[in-house]
Amino acid sequence: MLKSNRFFWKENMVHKKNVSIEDVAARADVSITTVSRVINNVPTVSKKNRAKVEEAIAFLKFKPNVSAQRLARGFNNSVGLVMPGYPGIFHSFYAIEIIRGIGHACESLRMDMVFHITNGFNPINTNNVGGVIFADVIENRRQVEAALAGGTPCVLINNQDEDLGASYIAVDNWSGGQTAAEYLAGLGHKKIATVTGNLGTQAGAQRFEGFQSGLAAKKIVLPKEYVYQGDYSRRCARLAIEKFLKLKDLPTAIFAASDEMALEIVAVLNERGIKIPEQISIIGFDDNPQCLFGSIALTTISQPLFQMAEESVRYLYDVIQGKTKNIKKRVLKPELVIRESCGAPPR
Amino acid sequence: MLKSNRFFWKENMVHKKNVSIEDVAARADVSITTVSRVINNVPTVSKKNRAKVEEAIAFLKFKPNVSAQRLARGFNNSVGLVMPGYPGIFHSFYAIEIIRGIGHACESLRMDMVFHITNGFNPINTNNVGGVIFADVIENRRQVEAALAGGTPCVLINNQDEDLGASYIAVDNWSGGQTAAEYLAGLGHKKIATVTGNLGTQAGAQRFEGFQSGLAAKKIVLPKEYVYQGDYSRRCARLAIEKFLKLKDLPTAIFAASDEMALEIVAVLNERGIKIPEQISIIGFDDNPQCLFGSIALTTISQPLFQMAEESVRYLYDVIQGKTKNIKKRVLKPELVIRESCGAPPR
DNA sequence: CTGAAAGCGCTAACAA
DNA sequence: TTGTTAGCGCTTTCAG
Repeated sequence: MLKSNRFFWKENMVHKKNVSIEDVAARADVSITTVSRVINNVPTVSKKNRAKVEEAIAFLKFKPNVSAQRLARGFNNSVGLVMPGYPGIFHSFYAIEIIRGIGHACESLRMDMVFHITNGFNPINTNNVGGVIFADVIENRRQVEAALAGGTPCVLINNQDEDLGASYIAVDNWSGGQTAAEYLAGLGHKKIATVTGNLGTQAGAQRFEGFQSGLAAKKIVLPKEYVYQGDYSRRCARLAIEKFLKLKDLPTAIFAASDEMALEIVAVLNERGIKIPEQISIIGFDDNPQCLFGSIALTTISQPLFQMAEESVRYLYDVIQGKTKNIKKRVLKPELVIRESCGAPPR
Repeated sequence: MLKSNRFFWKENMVHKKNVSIEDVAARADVSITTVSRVINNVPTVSKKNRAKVEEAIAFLKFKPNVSAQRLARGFNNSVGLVMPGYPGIFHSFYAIEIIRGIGHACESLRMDMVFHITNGFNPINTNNVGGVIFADVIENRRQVEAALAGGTPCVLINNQDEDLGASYIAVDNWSGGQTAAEYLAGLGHKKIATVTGNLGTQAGAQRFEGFQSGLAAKKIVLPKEYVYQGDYSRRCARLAIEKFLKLKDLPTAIFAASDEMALEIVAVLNERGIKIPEQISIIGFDDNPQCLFGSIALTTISQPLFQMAEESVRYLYDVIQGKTKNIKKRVLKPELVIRESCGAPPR
């Protein structure tokens, strides 16, 4: 598309005829320093001058040039969010909650969020942000390394990576999977199937491992045909349940690694007239609000994505301010949310 | 949260010890101008010097300071995306496709996307972007006015506003609603119900109006109880269909103003064992890929959200470059996509 | 409490 | 083909 990175357009370039701090100073009849002071809420400005400046700002509709501020200040109060760009990611509760959480935190901290959708190959320019948040690290470790090498603080969400030297905020996915298994086992189930998340993601793999471990602890075997390797999509969930339903020995409970998949399974079961939880119990993962509004309220494992995202921003804010230099490693516990979709096994 | 806008942190501030263009120049033993030239792909640099500079850049892991570039260039090659922040918006196909489209275009044009989630009240600083895209304008006309007043080009998606003086790229929602009505009528339906989108959005209102008009043209009456005022959410759709199902005179077809709502209706009908399209026909709006993977492939009205978003970015790119000063007004036609969920009415 | 002046890192005349 | 130099708009010493 783009032949070259060069900007040729000089001649007819549109310089926004922005009013500058100088215009404000002129109108208020003070120095630009004073204007700068009121912009930045420095207390040592006389009431009178402050009023004059404020009038001028309002009159001229002056807005400070952010690039100039960043250059002069020597730091950049914006955070980058990099999201893997594979199909479907944005239709996941995961991605959305992270976007929302970051957006919310940025708004309250007056930071900007610059949003990168990445295929993992193109290097991203981290020199226009004060820090970057990786929604997940899949095929893009190099991007993290590059950012870190450039001195840009990074936080990884839901990826406890000890090698990169980046901060992370994760949920204990392993424990979540284990909890699901133990809950189902505690209800009396012996025949428990699972549709996993994308096992290429750390979260997906850990949920599955925790689940296996939970079953093992209860001496429950997990036959191969009870495992469907999914990718968090509704489509996979449909294929999975269709496969399970063809088995001679039907599972009595299913653990889906995301609520969206669980919801799709519920839908298929509804279509077939199979009763939940009387005939089959379902447990999901995420605590997607959608769980509450379907034909049955879904039992699930709650993970505080929104808060994780917010916390990432706050951490970066502190680092950018120099309030901390620590690398943050935080692992939150997921919680079992019991609703209506699980019960004792039939008979 | 934040007591003041002032940055106090000077003492312990973290200046990224970024290597600058000067360091590169020193190592390559050329002037900073030459370095700037290779950064910007200016052809007039000798092979030899170019190589030296490239080596230095690689060695020092130099990345240009974007704020400095923007300040010096006098323009800012980034676009703002402002999204209404009401609950649920991000779980809509609409929002997601727009985000994806803008992200995609930004990547190929090497622009940044700065993402604003807005409640409509806080003014947004448009002085750190070259242009801004409003995903929709609901309660935030003032933000558009402010941006425009500051000389920032704006494009509104799916909101044909002639007063603001902003550019827009919209789909002809009216015609989409009309098409749905005519298609259903053409199939022989006389009892057609609808669950509308949020009528506070222009798109929602226009779809509904077009739908009414389409019915009227076919001399079909639309009784009040056949209209459920929704908001694009699955939840509303469920309430709507439950209400319709209680009517003594059941509709034989339903137009849902979004596929997500249509899909939820399908789910409820499945739960109740009602056959689609034999007993009830359903048509949606959006052409959400999810339409293809449910229990039945959904007939729908396709709107090219992704392309609209991309085109918005390209337009802004041209404006920022000074290639155009025109205000762009583009209205695209939606398309009927016939799949399996509509048929002739029973009997 | 105020202002003059020195940059921040880069681009782009203009000269050479 | 190259380098010198003057800004871009703002923040922040440092003197008053």
